[in-house]
Amino acid sequence: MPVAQKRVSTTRPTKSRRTQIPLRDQIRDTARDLFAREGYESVSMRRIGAEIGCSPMAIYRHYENKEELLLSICEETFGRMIQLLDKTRQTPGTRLEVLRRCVQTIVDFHLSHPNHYKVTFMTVMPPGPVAERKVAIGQHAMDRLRLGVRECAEAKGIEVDVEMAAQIIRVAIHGLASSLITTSKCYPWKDPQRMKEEVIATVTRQFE
Amino acid sequence: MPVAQKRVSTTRPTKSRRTQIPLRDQIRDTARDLFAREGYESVSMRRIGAEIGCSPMAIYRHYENKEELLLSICEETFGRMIQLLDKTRQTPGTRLEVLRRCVQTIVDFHLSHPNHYKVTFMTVMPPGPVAERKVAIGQHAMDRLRLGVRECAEAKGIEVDVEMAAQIIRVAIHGLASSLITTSKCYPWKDPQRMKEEVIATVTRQFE
DNA sequence: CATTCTCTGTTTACGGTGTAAACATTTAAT
DNA sequence: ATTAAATGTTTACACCGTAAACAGAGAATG
Repeated sequence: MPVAQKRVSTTRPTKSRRTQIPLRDQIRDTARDLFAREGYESVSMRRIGAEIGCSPMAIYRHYENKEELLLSICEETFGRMIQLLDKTRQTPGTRLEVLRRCVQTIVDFHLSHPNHYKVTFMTVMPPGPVAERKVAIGQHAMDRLRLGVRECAEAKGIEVDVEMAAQIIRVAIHGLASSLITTSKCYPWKDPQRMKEEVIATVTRQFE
Repeated sequence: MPVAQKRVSTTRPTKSRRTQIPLRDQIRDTARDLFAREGYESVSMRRIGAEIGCSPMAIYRHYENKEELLLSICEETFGRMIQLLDKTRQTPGTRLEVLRRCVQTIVDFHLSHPNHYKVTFMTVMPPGPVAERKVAIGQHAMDRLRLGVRECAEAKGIEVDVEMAAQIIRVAIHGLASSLITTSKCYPWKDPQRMKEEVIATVTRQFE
């Protein structure tokens, strides 16, 4: 991957691009919106280029190929999630309160960034090494969840299958997010906030 | 959709195709396996044709296009699920026992047909009318779940948000299935059977 | 200053894709 | 025997991801 991250030169931050934000970021943001709205495979590199106002091949100066562009979107999403988790884990309260707050934080992040969610978690990558790299990155977020679960179990002094409990929580988060995001337009949720609380309470009840 | 379901003629069941199963079914089965193994978008119509031993355009005599072929795979999966649900709902026992048995049945179906599951539930369709038709068909399966939930609530004489409870169960089923199917190769689940029971018990506990 | 080098963009070209259109053949109906 | 329908094939086209070659704009070096 010897490409695109050599911005170590001197002082030439902007140049006369149509905006001053770096083209690399503009590509990622535009691609995320298009992928979320029309689907990864339906969006061509030519279309992304046209949307931005550059030639299709310009994108390849910043991302090795279309799949790496998708991976980079996922990486950014996971990075933000991990950042939120690490911040939330430092808030005061019992271990159970913190764990629940973490879950709530992630669900809220997904709901307020549906495009990030759709592209990162509802787009299937073609099987291969790139898809495996995405899984590996996702494990870093799961590590935070496992840690929270382990702490809760220790605080209560009980033995639990940490991996299983963490998986159940992950599954609940995804179920909640995908349900609320994909059906928000066609099904009028009576009370999403209550549904959130209900699910979070359910999957963490064993630590009460 | 005026194509491919006019098999109302007289007695010509086989002809001299390489097998006697109808080409339409052979296409669907082959496509499902390829889609599951390599991803919907990565599999070309040419490849499906080559695998079967017919020309790519022969497929279009049975399915309007690639998307309709995918939809037909989903339809078959949903049809089987609904059939299983209707059969299970007629088994004896309390309403709660029956509901739990239904969930168990569906999870087991998914685990024993991972290719059906991957293609039907882990493949994102490009947004559009065909994708909406799939959602509509899925609702017929959800109807069975909603009915089971309503019966449990009535049997216990409590008020519940039927839609919410059904969604939670659906979400649990998908979380369970996708976790067990996608990680079955890289993560050695200590006890999938226990995890299943645990999750099913958790999401139906309110009806005890 | 001139020269060279590195970035970052463009244009062109190639093999693969979904599928419309036209044609061919095999089977059923008259 | 003749017609009509069903079911296949071949050809053709527009679009796709992207490799390769080229172009210019600063920065680095003399």
